Amino acid sequence: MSYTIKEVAELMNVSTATLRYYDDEGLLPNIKRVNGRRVFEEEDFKWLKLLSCMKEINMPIKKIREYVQLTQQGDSTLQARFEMILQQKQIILSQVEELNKCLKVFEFKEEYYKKAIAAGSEKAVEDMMEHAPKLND
Amino acid sequence: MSYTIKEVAELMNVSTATLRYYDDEGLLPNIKRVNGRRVFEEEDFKWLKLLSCMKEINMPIKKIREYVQLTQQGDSTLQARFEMILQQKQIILSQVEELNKCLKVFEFKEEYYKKAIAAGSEKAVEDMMEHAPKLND
DNA sequence: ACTTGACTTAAAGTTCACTTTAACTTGTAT
DNA sequence: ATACAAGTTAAAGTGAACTTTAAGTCAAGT
Repeated sequence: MSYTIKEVAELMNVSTATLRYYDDEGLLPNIKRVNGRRVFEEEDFKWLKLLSCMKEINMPIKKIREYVQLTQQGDSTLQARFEMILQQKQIILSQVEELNKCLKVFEFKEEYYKKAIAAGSEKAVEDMMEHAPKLND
Repeated sequence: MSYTIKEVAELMNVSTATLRYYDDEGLLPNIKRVNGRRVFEEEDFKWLKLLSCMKEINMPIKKIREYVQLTQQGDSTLQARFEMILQQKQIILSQVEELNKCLKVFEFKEEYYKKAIAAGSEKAVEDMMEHAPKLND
């Protein structure tokens, strides 16, 4: 099966302009053309899905392109790609850790506001703030 | 104890320009001034820490300012603030979920490259790709 | 033949979150 | 007294990641 840019845009929840932009930026290697129009195939979805995952973790376009270019250079870049993957894995792990810290802060605030709303005033629960989770550890 | 903008910048790992920018944008309510210079106190660190947490989860400045403004309007905005907190909590939870999906993808890639490097070629492990984690569920 | 809708490119525009610059003031040290 | 380090503002500049615009191509339907 093959897909138009519009179909891919709908499937991947991005605009057609964004897909062209990604292609122009070299994030989508070897997109087929028929009469100048892009034609996407199953193989391209593998890239699109990896791409959306890389975007999810805020990997900059420049770095994604680096990775894509390495894949285009064959087995000689296997080690370099492996190291990029390891590095990104560490980044994800520390992102999750940071998010969990923030989650605790928001959960604390949630409880704080529950009590303040029940009491009708913030003053009434201000002493609770002393037990706030530390943000700097 | 009170702190200069430079000291705060060092403690919070941001530039002094960024702190002034945050202040100008209304993200730091009621910063004291002495001879026109900003003077930070313990109370301000509470805001700075909440702010760095809000930045961590990519909360836009506009939304952070909304929250800060609500806090300045007293108890009548308790419910509104509570709802903002709940909403942000959900955003964090879905971010963690997305990150964990991405982590799986990168862990799969890690194994893939380990095998490819051991085999000396990608071709040798290409069939493994068939068992790649689905990105769209 | 002609309109329509989806595609194309190159280039300019937008938004966000800062960052830098320039001109100026102030407090401390020599 | 003077230099200098650190603060101030307003405004312009930056970089990333798109988005929009303008001008054009192309295949299908009436």
